[in-house]
Amino acid sequence: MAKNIKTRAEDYSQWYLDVIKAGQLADYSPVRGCMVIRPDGFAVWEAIQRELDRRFKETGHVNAYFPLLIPQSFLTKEAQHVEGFAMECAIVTHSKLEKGPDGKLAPAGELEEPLIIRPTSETVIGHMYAQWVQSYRDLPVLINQWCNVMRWEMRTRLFLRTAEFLWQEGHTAHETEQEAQQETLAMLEVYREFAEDVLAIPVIKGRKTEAEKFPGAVTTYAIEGLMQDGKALQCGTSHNLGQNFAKAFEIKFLGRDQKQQHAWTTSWGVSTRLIGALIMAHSDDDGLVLPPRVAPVVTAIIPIFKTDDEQKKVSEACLKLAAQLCGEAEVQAAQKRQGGRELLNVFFDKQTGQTVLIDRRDMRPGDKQYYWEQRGVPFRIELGPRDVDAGNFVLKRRLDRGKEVVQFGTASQQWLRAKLDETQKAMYQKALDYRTQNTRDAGSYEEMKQMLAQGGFVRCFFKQDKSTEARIKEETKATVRCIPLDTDVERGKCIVTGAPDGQRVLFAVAY
RNA sequence: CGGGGUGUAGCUCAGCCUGGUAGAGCGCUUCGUUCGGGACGAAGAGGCCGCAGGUUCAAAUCCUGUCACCCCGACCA
Repeated sequence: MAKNIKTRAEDYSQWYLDVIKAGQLADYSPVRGCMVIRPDGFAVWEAIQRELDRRFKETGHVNAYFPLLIPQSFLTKEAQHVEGFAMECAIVTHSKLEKGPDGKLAPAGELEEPLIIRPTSETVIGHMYAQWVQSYRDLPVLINQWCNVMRWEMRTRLFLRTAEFLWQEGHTAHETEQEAQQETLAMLEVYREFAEDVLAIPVIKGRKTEAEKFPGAVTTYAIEGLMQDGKALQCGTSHNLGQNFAKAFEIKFLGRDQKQQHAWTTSWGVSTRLIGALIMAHSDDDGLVLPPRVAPVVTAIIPIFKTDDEQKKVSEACLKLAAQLCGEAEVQAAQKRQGGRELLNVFFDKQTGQTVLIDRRDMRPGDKQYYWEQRGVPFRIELGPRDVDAGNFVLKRRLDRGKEVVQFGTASQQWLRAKLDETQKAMYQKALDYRTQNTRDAGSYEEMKQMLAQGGFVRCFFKQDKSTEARIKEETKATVRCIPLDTDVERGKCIVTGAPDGQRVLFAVAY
């Protein structure tokens, strides 16, 4: 057992922090609520960006960049929007520091209008779209941006909720309501497919209740995942903003009917919170477990030797193995690039930048095992003198901690790719099984309370109502996570109020 | 912003009650023995004891103020 990581059973939130620390994903910053994303954590974010960005482009979107600072007046233009974000805005009020009479630096040069550090960019983007859109011929506008945003949170947790976070926000404007609605659902589907295929996290697509929707949206959709402690986590959102922002920012165009009309807009986003989801969905008491598609290192090769002769023999075998997995040319390029460095990163996939790594550091093999295990590397290969003599190597799987002896000749790029795909599927299946086992149907409020205490999703009929939802949250800490899209038409008796037209919803305690 | 707590080495903490000028474990550096799942020995480096005042011959220790962080609540991707 890992000695630097608390077990999930002992203390789940400490486990989560320990996994992040052991995997060197992130660190606390000098500013409360902010975090430093370390190279190993950022590599995961880059994988997320890479996969999502490709999907955005494939669905016709382009990237752009809008500024960090937003005039305070913009925020107040959409009534719901201000109300939702006012409490967590960071505000820039001064433009410089000056030495005061006491010799200390103090803010000076007060701004005429305070600037808000973007908590999200609907307002600036709405302002710009108003200028860019004149005619139905200018629509649709399909723009995404990768950036940071700031929400001054009271309580923060690495990745899950930080004051500053990285995300992606797509903002589109359309000619018709139907088109905007289609876009909203299409992007939700992109998120679902991405979460399940790339992150191996099964998610439920659903609609948010009035109480839970985005400030300023007509309808908010989300994908909801279930974490290993039985709590739900919203993993991505897609909003149909109707004409709310178009009206607030005057996004108007001359339609095919020769009449001025307001555009229909959407916005959708996922954030670095996904890294938190990844950790809580898959990792175990030994540390991080990364799905192969986002693992920066797919396999770590650990040479084992005692004598100089053995080292020579084993080192050669390691290089040969790397060549079989990645190609001779890549091994040579890596050696040229990294020279005598102790960690030799050989590109396994140049498109994604994922590598096979030879760990030549002067450490005991056991230490190396733990090192790569805690970083979530899908496979480790042990290669020692006995293996070289026997013509094989030992493959260790991160997911189930199993190991197998593999004939040296078997190893190839296709072989490893197949192994990685197999792991990717197994991780998804494992998470799906967990969710299936932790999704229960409640026929009464009493039953729901008992089920919620066990964790997981509770499915039931519920008649939407803000005050009832607040009461349930008070009593059970749970909220309506979503109204799943695939059962959106079903109606039944509300298990709390008895109203006949309850919708089928999913309750859970959430992050 | 309300309730509770803590600030001493990179990390976890002891020392404070009963003032006498700094400790342990882990980590780090060097050397040697080790090396198929977290080794051992030896030698080292590292701290104006959160900050500012005060009491005192003398303050990590007592007093006052202040700042920061952590935990629990209301808000949230």
